Amino acid sequence: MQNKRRREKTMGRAPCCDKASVKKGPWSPEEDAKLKDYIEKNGTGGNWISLPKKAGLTRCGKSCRLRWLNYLRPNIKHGEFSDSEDKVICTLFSSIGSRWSIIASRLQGRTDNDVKNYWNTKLKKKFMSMNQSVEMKSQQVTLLSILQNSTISSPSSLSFTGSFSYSSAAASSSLLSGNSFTSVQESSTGPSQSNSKGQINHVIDQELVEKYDNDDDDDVAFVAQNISDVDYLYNGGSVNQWIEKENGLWEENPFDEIKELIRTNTTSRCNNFLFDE
DNA sequence: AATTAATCCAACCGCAATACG
DNA sequence: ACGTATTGCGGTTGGATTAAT
Repeated sequence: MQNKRRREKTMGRAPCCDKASVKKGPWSPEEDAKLKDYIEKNGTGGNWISLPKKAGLTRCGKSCRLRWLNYLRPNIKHGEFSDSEDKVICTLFSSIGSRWSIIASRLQGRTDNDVKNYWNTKLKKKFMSMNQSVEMKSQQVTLLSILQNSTISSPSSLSFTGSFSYSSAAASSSLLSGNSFTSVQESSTGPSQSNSKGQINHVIDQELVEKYDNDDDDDVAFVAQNISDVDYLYNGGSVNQWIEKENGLWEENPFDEIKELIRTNTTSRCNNFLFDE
C-alpha cells in the first residue's frame, strides 16, 4: 500500500503529509492552543490535511484531527465513568462488539478512544469478574469464555448461552445482523428492579431465527414481539434510558435505533463476537 | 529508598470506506 | 466509471504514572 502511494506521488493530489518533516509525539500546550484557536475561529474547513499548515503547526492532519476530536473539542468529558455509562458500554459491546465510535456516540462527551481505553483497561475485567460465577454447561459457551478466547475483531463461530447482566441486546443484534444464536439467559435486569424471580430469561428458537435471517425489518419486528419474558431493554438512547413494557407490549420498537446505527455506520464490518460466521 | 511490575492513556498506524476529480 | 485523496475507525504501542516488593 505504501509503495503504491509512493508511486502515485507523481500525479493526482498531494500526499497527506511528509512524514519526515512532521512532528510526532505528545502535544505541547502551545500546539494545543494553536489548533484550538484556529479551529474556533475558522472551523476545520472540511480538510484536515491542509489545516495544520494554515494553523501554523508542523503536524500531520491526521494527528490534528485526533487531537481535536479526542481532547480539544468542547464538551469532552474526562475522568471516571459512571455506573450508567458502564451499563451502556457493556450492553452495546455485547450487542455490536468493538464498534467504539457507535458506543461513544451513545455517551455524551466521551470519545471512542476513551471508551476503548476504558473497556480494555478496566471495564472488561469488571465485566468478566461479574460473569465468573456463571456455571459452564456442556456445549455451551459463556460470555466470559468468549471474551477470554476470542479476538474481538474476528467474528467467531459460536453459539451463545450465558449470563449477561444488562439487557437482551446481544440476542437482538445477532438477529439484526442475520446471524443466529441458540439462547440467552439473563441474570438480572438493567435497571435496579428485577422480576419476581429475581431473574429474567428468554430463549429464542434457532429455527425461528433462521426464518427471519435475511430481512432486517422482519427481524426487528420478530424480536420485539417475541421477547416476551424480558421486561427491560436498553433503548440505545441517552445514558441509562431503558424501555419498559407496558401492558405486556413494547411501547416502541426497542431495536430501531441500534439497527439504524449499524445500518448507517457499517456495510461489511462484523465485530460481534457473538455472531456465527 | 530503589527497583520492578502493573496500569493507564495519548498517540500512532494501517486499513476500509467514502468523497472527489 | 475509475482511480486517487481524504476521512474515520479500531488495534496497537510506548511512555508516564502508580503500586507492589
